[in-house]
Amino acid sequence: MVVTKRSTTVAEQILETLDEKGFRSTAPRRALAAAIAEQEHHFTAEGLRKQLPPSLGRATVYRTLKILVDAGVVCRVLLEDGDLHYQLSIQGHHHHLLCVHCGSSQDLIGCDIEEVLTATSARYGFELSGHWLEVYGRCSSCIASGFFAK
Amino acid sequence: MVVTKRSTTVAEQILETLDEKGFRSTAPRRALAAAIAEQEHHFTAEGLRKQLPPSLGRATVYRTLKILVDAGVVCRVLLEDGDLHYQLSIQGHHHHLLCVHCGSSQDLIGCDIEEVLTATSARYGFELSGHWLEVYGRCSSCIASGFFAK
DNA sequence: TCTCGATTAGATACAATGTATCAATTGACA
DNA sequence: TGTCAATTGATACATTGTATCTAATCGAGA
Repeated sequence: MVVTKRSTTVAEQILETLDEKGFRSTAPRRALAAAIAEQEHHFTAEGLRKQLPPSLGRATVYRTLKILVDAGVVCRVLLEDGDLHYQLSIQGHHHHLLCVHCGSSQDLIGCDIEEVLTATSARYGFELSGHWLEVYGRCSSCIASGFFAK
Repeated sequence: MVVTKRSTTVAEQILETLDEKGFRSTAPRRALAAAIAEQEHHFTAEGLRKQLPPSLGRATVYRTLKILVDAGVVCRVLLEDGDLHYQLSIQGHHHHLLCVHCGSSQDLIGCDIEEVLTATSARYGFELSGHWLEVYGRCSSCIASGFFAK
């Protein structure tokens, strides 16, 4: 195991990214960064807001989330029913393995569907520029604890 | 080319499916089925409504769309920006090739990503039960007409 | 084809999620 | 520490959808 010297917390990383993009570090943004860093699962704007002091305005939550999504710090997750939630996303392009039972989400890095898609798209005369993929199922913990889907 | 005897229109097929599911054939539903059959691209509930007489209530449009989605006649499409649109969907599970230029959508049938996903998920101890995939890019017509992305 | 009850429609209110506007405040740099 | 653009919170508004309720309508059977 490689021990890195970096001791920055996730919340600090979020603020650092904002700083790099030219956004100020403000009290509301620090509170939001800390709250987001604490989320275990994907979350909604309103859910996040409920975990923050009511003095933090609704618009600020939505505004900041938008900035964070644009900055790539947070990504959106599409739930099976079409609901869009948010989730911390330190890496770049990746997909999610969403557990339909416990709601947890694992990042699927190094997905090898890109080549398959490129080839398939080409058969349709289609030139691929991007894709959105969400995978639903049961995570290892839920399998272990004996939950069976449907 | 095989010439089938079936002369039912798409609109009739929609109504037939509704009938099979125990829903009545009513004037508003016939109007909606005809309108949906005419859509060239994916559409929104409000967009559809604008193409129908104003006497057809807003709630009816949303209610009927919901029924049609549940019945599998219409599916939802996730646009690259996170917007959810609707689209005619006669087949079962399939994906969409969405052209980011002209907005057209082709169905990707016989997608072979299922095995790749199953294998990849398994590496994470994850048991796959479903997935949602949208593919974005340029369709053949837009390539031919010389539009270059970004 | 008339009747009758369940289904459906339209109107309306409400809910959820997000954006626009604007005056007041705040942070970062000179 | 003062200045001023960036940011905030309040508020109104926009969009998309659902819930409720009464009136209209469908279609099965008399």
